[in-house]
Amino acid sequence: MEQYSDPLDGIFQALADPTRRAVLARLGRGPASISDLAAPFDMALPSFMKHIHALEGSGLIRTQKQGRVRTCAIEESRFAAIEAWMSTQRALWQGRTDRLEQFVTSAENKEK
Amino acid sequence: MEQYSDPLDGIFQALADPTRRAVLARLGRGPASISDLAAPFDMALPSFMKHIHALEGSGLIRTQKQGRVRTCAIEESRFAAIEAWMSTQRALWQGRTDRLEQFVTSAENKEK
DNA sequence: TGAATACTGTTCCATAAGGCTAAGTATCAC
DNA sequence: GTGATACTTAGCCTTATGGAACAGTATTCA
Repeated sequence: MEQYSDPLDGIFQALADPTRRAVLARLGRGPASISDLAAPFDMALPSFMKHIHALEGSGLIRTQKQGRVRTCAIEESRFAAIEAWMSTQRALWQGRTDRLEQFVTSAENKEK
Repeated sequence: MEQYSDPLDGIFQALADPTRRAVLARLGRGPASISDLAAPFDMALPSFMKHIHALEGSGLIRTQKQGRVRTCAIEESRFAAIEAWMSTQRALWQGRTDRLEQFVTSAENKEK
């Protein structure tokens, strides 16, 4: 269903919905079944399932069915992609600050 | 235009688009005008402006117009909201790991 | 076996997102 | 003051998203 050229598209898209972030928060405390996860939400099950699919499609959770129960668990490793993007971004600011600092420093040297 | 109950909705929504992430990467190296930012993209200006508005609406960038030129700059502080969410999420896993560890430890103690 | 449980599949609907073109406004350079 | 530049506004189109209802399948329990 989902087809993202960059995995980050799907990851951030999945995180953009409060229902899905709430599910992740719940799963952070340990695995749970679909029904358990759905219980707090005033939403029909098929609608809720779409959120589960969005989360699974982005790789933020993985699910597994045993009997009639599907159990969901968080995929912690997927969050590394977010961290990676964040540090790339920070590196840019940092590099910019460094260059600025370098400029200021070399300017000060010329002053002498 | 945007109306999100939780700021994270808008932030993650903004990050979910590759064009917008590219703009942020560009702005990480320093402020730029709309035209400069738009240049690399094969897209009509009004379309590109929507991305700028999405970024500004989420608070990830701020813009300012002088004369006929609007200059955009990254709002680094906004990224703290993402960091905060990430650490909350990590804290959940961590707490769970701790509890698990505690359980294992106390189980080992009973073994003795 | 029959009923209840736990999803799953399908279809529909309203709104939002992301693209376009065309026309408008405000500066700036001459 | 005229023309070019740099957005802006408005409206249109197509697809995606987030919700619903309803019917179906597969397990489990009694």
